[in-house]
Amino acid sequence: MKELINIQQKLLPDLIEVMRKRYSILSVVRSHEPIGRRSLAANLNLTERVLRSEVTFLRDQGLLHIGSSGMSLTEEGSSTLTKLSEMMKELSGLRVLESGLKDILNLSEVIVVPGDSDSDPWVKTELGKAAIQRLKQELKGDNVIAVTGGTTLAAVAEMMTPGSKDQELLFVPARGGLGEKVENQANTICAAMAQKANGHYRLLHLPDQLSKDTYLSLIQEPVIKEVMELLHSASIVIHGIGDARTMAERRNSSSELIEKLGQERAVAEAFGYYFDKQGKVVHRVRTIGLQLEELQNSELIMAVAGGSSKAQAISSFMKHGPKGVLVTDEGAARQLYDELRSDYR
Amino acid sequence: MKELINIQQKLLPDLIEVMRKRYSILSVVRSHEPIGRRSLAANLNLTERVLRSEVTFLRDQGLLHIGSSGMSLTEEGSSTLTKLSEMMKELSGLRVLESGLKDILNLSEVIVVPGDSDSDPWVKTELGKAAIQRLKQELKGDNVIAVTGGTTLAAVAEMMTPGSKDQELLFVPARGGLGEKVENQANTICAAMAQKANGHYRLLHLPDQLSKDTYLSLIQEPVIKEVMELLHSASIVIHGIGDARTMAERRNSSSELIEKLGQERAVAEAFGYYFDKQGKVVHRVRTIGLQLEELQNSELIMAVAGGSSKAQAISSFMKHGPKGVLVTDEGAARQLYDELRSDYR
DNA sequence: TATTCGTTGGACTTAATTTGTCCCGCATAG
DNA sequence: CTATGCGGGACAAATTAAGTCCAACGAATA
Repeated sequence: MKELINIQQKLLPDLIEVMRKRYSILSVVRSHEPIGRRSLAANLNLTERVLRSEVTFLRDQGLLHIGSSGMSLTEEGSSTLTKLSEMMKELSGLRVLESGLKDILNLSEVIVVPGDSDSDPWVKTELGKAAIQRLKQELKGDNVIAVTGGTTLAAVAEMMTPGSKDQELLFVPARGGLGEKVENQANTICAAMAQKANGHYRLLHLPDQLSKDTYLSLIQEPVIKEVMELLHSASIVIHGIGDARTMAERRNSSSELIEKLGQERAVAEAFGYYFDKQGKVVHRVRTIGLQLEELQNSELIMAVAGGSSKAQAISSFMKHGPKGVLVTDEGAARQLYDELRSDYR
Repeated sequence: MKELINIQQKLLPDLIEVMRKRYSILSVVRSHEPIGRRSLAANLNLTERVLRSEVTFLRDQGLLHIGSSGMSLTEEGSSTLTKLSEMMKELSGLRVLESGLKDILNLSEVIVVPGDSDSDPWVKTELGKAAIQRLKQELKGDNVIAVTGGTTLAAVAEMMTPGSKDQELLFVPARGGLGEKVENQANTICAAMAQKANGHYRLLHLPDQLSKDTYLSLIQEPVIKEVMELLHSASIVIHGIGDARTMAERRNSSSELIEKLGQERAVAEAFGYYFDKQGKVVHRVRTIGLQLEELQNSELIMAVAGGSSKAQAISSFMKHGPKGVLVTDEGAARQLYDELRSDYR
């Protein structure tokens, strides 16, 4: 099939381009329906007018329905999209990337979604969707799920959907306050995810910066203790991976810390830990919650991170990180693959 | 591969069209090389200018070489052509059928949808969709549309969608009661179609079997007369074509009639008329409405019928039927084509 | 119920692309 | 040699796509 497409591309060089565009429209519509023209256009980095033409076209093809409160996929559009997404995976070689990275990074599974969240913001929702989909495979009966913060995890929460009724989901923030903006805090995401999933949640209400003394007395508090115990019993952990500099800045870290991270050449961040290129921990934010070493107890550890700019961070974290599931996007995956393939061979 | 083609057809029919064009250019070049621009254009029914653009494109792609004595395929062009030919067969199979049948049956247009409604019932909805799509091309301003009954027409009605707001659609049943079940009656379908289209409709409420006297007095009735006038002003007629035996039975016809139809070797039915293999009318159900001869007044006469079992009926009706548009499916079309091709040559 | 918000779809302008037309110079065959 | 058919240049005309603005509509909300 790949060959067929290649040949087609000789006669129609922009075939894939157009296919991609229409694919992404359908796919964003699916995850946001009903959605209006303007927000859709913004989401896709298309001008409103060209989106409009495309949308009219797709409507004429009977793939999407366009009503007074926005657009949604038709039955046919939905099934087309499903088939198409497999095809896109196939023909952009994502399977190869997935299994290649799985071997190189020595993970139990790698999932790659098409696109690059750096250039196309909507890819993050795809990332979220894929993560949720994978997560749901794991859910059986009752589960405690630990989540971290970050914009990517926010996208994951966004895409969460209720599961079957006979399962109880309990969401817990993996670590206490790390200085993020409220919408990116583990607490917030935890609550959002629980709400979308029709599940329950516990929060860790903590001040951001702690002295050692308060820290020690705080972890004696029953409210905190209870959450900590839940946390240690979590069967599933979902976390993001950040770029060290970006994270430090986003958290309004002190200039000393930023300088320290620079000196130590920190490139990655996860769970409030900072890592250098070799995956060595160079700094840890002192806060309550799951510690890196405790991760191994979980049944499923899922890292979600995309965008080519995050390739290095992912690579760093995975050097010594837990051997779980990585959900990423094409942009990050290709970058990673290209960088690591040579070392690996 | 068929999958890929189907999806591409849905997602980018315009591009596929272009591909077909380029493919045909290459293939004509191959069989005539070296060939000049003008004769090539004539050969392909393209204007010289558009051919010229295409040719320049193909040269830039390195698929054909263009020398002072004409054009010829490059190595690559030749191999591309070969690889693509299989795909094209798949792709253009229906087009060949369409234009072939158009010529053989001497119609103004033939539309063939993939599948066979005999084996796959859902193909009927495709048939309906195609009919509607074609219909909409014709709609400009106000229209009176006459429709007949039958299961196929029911499927057409099912797929009807509202058009733009500034057009008024008025649906009228083409003929009075023919003895069908209510859901297949022209009246019902007419109303259903109008509803789905946000249009208006008039009905012909008539008893099924009429004596000549009541018939004559009925057509004097103002209510009836009004509808009849509308009917005669109808710019569009959409009708089905049935198998004679099936129709007769479905209408609970008297055993004498069934026997008569058998003796006369009736094979087709449309508008309440029965036709033999040569397309001669062998019986007409006496009821009010559009008569066969009056059809020619309409701007668009669209026959919708599919399923390989209907091939003979279609062929019969089209022998002397109006020269309009035929919407059918692959099953019926292939059957028809195979049967008629030999006679035609 | 009135109002606001976000939605589509129409209308118009402007830009870009495609197509039509004409013609020139060149190679080649007769 | 000339006549024919070739590609390609040039430019106007027509068509199509895109940018922009706004009216009408409907659903949610106060």
